[in-house]
Amino acid sequence: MTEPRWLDEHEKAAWIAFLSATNLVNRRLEQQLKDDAGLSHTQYEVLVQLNAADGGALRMTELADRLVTSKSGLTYQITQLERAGLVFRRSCPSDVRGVFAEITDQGREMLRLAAPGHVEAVRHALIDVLSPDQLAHIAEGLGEVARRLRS
Amino acid sequence: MTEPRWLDEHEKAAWIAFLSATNLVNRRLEQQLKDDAGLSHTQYEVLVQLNAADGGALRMTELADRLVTSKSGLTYQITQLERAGLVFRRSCPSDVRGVFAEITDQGREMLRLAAPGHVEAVRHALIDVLSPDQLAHIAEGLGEVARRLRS
DNA sequence: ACACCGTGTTTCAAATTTGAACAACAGAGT
DNA sequence: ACTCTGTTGTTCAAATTTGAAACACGGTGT
Repeated sequence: MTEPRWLDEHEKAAWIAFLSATNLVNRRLEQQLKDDAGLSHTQYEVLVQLNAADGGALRMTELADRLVTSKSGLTYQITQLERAGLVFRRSCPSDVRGVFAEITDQGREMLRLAAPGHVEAVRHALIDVLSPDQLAHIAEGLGEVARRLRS
Repeated sequence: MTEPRWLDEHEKAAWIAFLSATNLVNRRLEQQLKDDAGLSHTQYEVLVQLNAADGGALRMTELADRLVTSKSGLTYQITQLERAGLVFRRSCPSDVRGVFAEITDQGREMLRLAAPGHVEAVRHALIDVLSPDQLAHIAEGLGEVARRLRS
């Protein structure tokens, strides 16, 4: 068993910063959305994705992939959003197994109301903290990280 | 009500990369630790913190702050780790209310066994994907993000 | 000594998340 | 048509997470 390649000082600093920042940012945004709009971050992202999607609808699996969540977790959240009238299920014409989640007018309205506060929170927690240069580096680096992990 | 400062193209790209990468990395590491060591990421981080701490022990609140988790959540996880024999509780001499979580020899051994695979996974998911330059930018940027959110 | 406010931890119920098992179907190859 | 293999979405039980409330105590000011 060969000695593992431990993280050097710089790598460890980057890893700790990554861990802390991601946890703190997520926690902050979760709280902001819950307080201001009564939505979880996952639910908010569902609405964002559906709102931006063609026809305001996406297949369950496609949506789960985009949100990086489990399929069963999405089933639960869509049920919650359906109860709240922000989303509804519609079966897929071309595939009997398939289910579309589609955003309702009320869902779009909820997004309109929640978005400004959320964007402000994202700015305050992350975007406005970084210089344009730092932001570009992070976009490129983390973009590559995400790309590779989707294989 | 003034128009919110929406994210421009670059900012949005950075935000999406951040969201995707953090979710994917967390999910990957969670899975690796569970498969290889039977630990959740939170549990692993508890062991890391205690192992590095002076005397192998930390107060509950201090530990919760470092892990960026709720105090009740930590109570639960420490109980789990205690059952597994990796950690034990010890009351604080100077403050009757206080509780120390202390790592056991078995806990240190578990860490020794789990660390190599975990480091390898961290490298594969994040560190080795980035150039030293990108890593430095991310460490600095996200370090600042974390620092600000701890206030 | 005493009242008061703040801190440290746990308990509790409710919400969420997960993977495995399941049921129903699609699609390719024969 | 038919068998196989892989997908799709849901259900289920178990594990985890959360905030609010409860509890017990510390520390300060009077």
